[in-house]
Amino acid sequence: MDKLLDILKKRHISVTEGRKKILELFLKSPGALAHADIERSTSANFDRVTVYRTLQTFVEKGIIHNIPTADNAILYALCKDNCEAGHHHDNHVHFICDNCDSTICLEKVAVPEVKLPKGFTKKQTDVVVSGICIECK
Amino acid sequence: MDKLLDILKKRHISVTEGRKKILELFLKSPGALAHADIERSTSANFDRVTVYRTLQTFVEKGIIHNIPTADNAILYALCKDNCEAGHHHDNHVHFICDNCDSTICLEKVAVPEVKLPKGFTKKQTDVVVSGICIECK
DNA sequence: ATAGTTTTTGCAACATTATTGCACTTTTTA
DNA sequence: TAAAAAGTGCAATAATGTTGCAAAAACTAT
Repeated sequence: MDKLLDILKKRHISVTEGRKKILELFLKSPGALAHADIERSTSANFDRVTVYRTLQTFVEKGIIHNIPTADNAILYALCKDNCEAGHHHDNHVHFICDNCDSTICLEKVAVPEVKLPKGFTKKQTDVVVSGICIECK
Repeated sequence: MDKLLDILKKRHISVTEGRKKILELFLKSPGALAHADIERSTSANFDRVTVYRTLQTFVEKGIIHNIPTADNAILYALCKDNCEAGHHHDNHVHFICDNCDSTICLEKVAVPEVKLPKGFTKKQTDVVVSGICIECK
């Protein structure tokens, strides 16, 4: 029934007001969120520290993942179902719009296979494409 | 003759001690550098502000480019010859070692082609792979 | 080479962002 | 429902990034 509870309980973490509100923000948001976005949000006005710790917990538990950005803002986005605690399989390309600055998860665009030189072990591949998004087109 | 002077003069920016030292650091370093790396470096102990401004100038003039990373460190790496002011063509994959934290430009590994959905315009593609590097193997 | 102009640097102050310890509150467990 | 465990807010502190301005260095043209 309640998607929020479901997500939190599945990870065996306590269900609190803060976590529900922040998680709700992610569920409602079409793209990625920065720490600052969450802090500014009227519906979730907690202590800065709580926001930091909540985001950290969510990342650890595989609920959200952070996205590399060219301009170095810290962005978080919901993980899809195949993420587990401490082991993210975020398998799509991220897009950053040079115009509106929003970051978009291109769920349909798979991360291409990258062949590393001998001696390197691959654990995760992040692909960030920048340009003009469909909204700003 | 002097590679440092050459790089700076080509961009029509003043040749100063600070710029020479920082540029030298990049030339000597096998991978990418974080702001903190430069500040810590004994050979280049300038004011923090100078380091910030120098890096900013270098990026603007196409001498270095910054690398997006999932863990959100700000990394800079030398541009290859085909970069121009305000227009970077950095065409290789970057590797970050989870163990020693160093960033390596995999010059030999080309960035794969990414097909975007309709409506999106691509300008740049950044690929960052993390794992264990050849040194820590 | 040198005087004048332009650019860069360092300092100080300030703003933003992130981290830690501890007491208190809420949630979970049994 | 009480005890235990986990989470939260506050305060203090650290780390990181920015701005204005005066002094210093680099460039330009004689």
